[in-house]
Amino acid sequence: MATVGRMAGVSQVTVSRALSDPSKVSQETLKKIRDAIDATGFVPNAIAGALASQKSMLVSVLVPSITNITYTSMISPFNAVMRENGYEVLLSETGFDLEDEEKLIAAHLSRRPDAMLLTGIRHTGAARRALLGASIPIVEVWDVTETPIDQCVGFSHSEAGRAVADFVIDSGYERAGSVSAGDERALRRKTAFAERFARRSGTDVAEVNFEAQASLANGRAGLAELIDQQGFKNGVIFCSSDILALGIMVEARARGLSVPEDVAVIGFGDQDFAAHTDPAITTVRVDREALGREAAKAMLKRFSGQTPLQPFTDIGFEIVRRKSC
Amino acid sequence: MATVGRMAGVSQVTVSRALSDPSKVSQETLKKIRDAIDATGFVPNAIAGALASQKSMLVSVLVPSITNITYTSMISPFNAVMRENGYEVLLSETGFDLEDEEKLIAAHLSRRPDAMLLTGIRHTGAARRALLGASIPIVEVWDVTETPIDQCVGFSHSEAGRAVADFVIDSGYERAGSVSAGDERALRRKTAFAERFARRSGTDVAEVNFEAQASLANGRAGLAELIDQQGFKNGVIFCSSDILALGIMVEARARGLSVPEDVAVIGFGDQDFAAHTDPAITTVRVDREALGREAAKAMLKRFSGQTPLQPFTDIGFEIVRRKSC
DNA sequence: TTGTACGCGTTATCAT
DNA sequence: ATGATAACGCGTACAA
Repeated sequence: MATVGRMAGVSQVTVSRALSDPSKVSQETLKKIRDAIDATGFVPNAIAGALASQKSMLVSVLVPSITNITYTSMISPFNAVMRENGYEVLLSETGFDLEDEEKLIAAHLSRRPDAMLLTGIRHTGAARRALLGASIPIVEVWDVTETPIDQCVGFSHSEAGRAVADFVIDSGYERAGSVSAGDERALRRKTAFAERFARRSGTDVAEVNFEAQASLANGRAGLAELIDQQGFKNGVIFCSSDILALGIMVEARARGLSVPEDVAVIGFGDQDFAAHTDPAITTVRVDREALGREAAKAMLKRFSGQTPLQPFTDIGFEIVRRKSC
Repeated sequence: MATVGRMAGVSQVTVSRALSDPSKVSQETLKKIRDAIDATGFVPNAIAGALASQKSMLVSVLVPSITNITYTSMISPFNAVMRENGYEVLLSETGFDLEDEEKLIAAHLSRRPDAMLLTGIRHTGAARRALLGASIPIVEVWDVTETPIDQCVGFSHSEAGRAVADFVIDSGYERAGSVSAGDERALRRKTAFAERFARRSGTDVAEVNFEAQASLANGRAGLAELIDQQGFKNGVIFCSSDILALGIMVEARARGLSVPEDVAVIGFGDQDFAAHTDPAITTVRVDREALGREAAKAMLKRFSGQTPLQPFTDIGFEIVRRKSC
């Protein structure tokens, strides 16, 4: 800036002002400064700016996995809104591991983000303390609790599971199975589903759970295990993800079973293919884009000094009836 | 650090040393410092560190889309390798727009990343100049050229297209179509495929191109258009993505057509579902994880002062024959 | 509208 | 093994 200023015949501060608030600088000097910037190829140093202003204009985001559309489809609109407001996003993946999350939180906090977005409401004690100590806005997403660290926006996974149980029972199904994969939240949906279904129908739910992330292959393997090992038939299967549901449909067809007549399926997530498979997949829709935008809004409001009436935002979910169940 | 030092009875500098190179500090003072850090909850300020050392330990990554597995599956291992080496990743999406990429490059450069990863080899002139001016390692991925800005690691999309043409002709197909979606690279594959196929078979390739990103719905619509508008039948369809191929298989089945007998399909990407559909999808595999790791290695080598013999790394591709073609 | 002086929290250099 | 001091490049008073 000093160099640019020298070329333009002004001081360093004036250059700084020209960049941060052009209205505070006269038209002529502004032009001289712009010319000098073009001539030198000057690129402002945001690091120095952050150190001086104590604002990094950086928000950090931690998700379990960046290859999973469930999370990236929230993050993408979140990013967009934040960028419109001048913030950049530092994104890392925790790999579904709370200890790793703790380390990442420390690493991110070192960079003095102006706020932080976390996936889920479970964190280690040390992580929680570090977060509190940072005294910046924290938004936890993809789950809700009445006692977030700061704010949260998401939905109740248990309620979703119960709603699916009610839905399938009201649809007349008397037997049910479940195929789950991935994270702890999928398990919570499954557990709530199984409890409610068993209570209302008097029949236990046959379960298959995978540690690994959801995949079409896991869906196929899940149906195979349900049928071959657990003698499952003539019922509905609740999957923790649409891709598992698709896998079940593929496996069913390969076995000459028809969906939904022989095996009915209900997925989760309403991914973009769910409406276009044959039969189309009945599923639970969560508006992940809206969730990302809401999270960004919550953060921005905090930046402008506002405190929300409630510390949590429940964006809910919706069961979309299609043809697979 | 000054506060921590006071508690431990040493100066600020010693605290800095204890953190950056503990071997330069005696055992006793090290312990005192660590206790003081625990007591105060001190979190080092990486911004100040970056300003002083002129090293941000940050690398920036620009991809067209973070919701697209094609890119995230490269970025994930890239991240992992970089983090093991102490670097954090600043990730943004360009939305397939070169102008937006240019703006993002400027924004990222402001944060003084130690290196930058770009997707693709096409950039605006201004972007190219800014990149050169930053004089940091630049790695362009997902494509190859003999004249990268700095280094590149990827594969030739044209060659891939031609290889697919040769593959299907050698497999005996006499008619071909293509369904493409998404980015410019997909179009290059398609064009090379069509040229080679037409030249060897004497028959033109029926084409459907979507501006939007690949989806199952687009795959279905693509086959519908090929059949209904262009009278396509009894041939093979080259898709720019496995999800399009799956869409074509779904649409074919819905029309009572069997794959590969009535319509054969070859995808691209070898996504994890491709091997598990029924029939399994014949596709072009690119080792995206290896690509990400290679990109990280290339960057790290540059950090340690090494200059590669070649400015480009061609990681190639492989046609995986399964049942859909 | 513009400039001076100082501080942000580290690392690097040179002493001791 | 430890400390004093000077950058690093900007923003924020405050003054002119």
